[in-house]
Amino acid sequence: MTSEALGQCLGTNPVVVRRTMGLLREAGLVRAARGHAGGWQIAADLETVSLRRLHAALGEPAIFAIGNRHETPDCLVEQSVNAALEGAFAEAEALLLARFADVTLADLARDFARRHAQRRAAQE
Amino acid sequence: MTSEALGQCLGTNPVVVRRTMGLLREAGLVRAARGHAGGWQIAADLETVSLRRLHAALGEPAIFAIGNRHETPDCLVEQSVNAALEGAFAEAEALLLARFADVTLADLARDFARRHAQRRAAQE
DNA sequence: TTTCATGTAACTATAGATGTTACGATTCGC
DNA sequence: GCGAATCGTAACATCTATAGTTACATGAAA
Repeated sequence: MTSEALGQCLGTNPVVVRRTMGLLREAGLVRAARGHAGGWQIAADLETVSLRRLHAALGEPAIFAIGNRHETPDCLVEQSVNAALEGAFAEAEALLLARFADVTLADLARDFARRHAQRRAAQE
Repeated sequence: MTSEALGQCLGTNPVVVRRTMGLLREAGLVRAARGHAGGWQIAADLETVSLRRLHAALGEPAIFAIGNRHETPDCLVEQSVNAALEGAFAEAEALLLARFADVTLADLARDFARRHAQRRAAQE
């Protein structure tokens, strides 16, 4: 599939697609072929690639929208708040990443197939 | 304490302080006095006000930086991804909010007092 | 009545994400 | 080989949300 086609599916620009897919390529999850009839191909086993691995491949983007302003503030009040929250954030992050690790691309593919069949049936 | 003074502590503008403190005022957690010798006062029992309550008072700002792009997408792939992630996010959010509920302002005050005493001792 | 506060609307600035343009490098079909 | 198609990437532009600022009305106390 070309970046152009993916961009249309995602409602975005081919270059934006290449930027993100490039990270997946570096992680060995997809292959890109240049030139005529080129484009993107999955290069990994759907059963073994989890969402956790995708998150890692994409550079472990920040999970939380809220959090410490500074890691090691001088302000003692800020230190107390940080200390109180750090454990909670760490626990929640660990839980989320564990759930990500549970879901493989194959799981998504199966769920998609189910939905696809359902939609077809509903259209008849 | 005036918005001016709080702004200096927080490294920000008095108006920004008023904006946020205004939400806490609406929730009954602080009082504001206008005019000469006015400013902000805590209006709640430190032992019973939790970080969870603060989060609620501030309008339950989004916890996660990543998440669904659309709630109910037409795209079946997006639907599958959403379905796979929703549970995980819900669990992590519940855990985090539960931890928030465990921490009271009094807890923070005690931790602050401990740090304050320590710093004083270290300076002698 | 003057001074010092908050309350709030309107505007501006900033940073990060996203989108766009441009062009070089590569591959395939002819 | 030549030309069309495609990725790779740098540079630039645009958008958006947050934060910051200015301005002024309102209220309280000396």
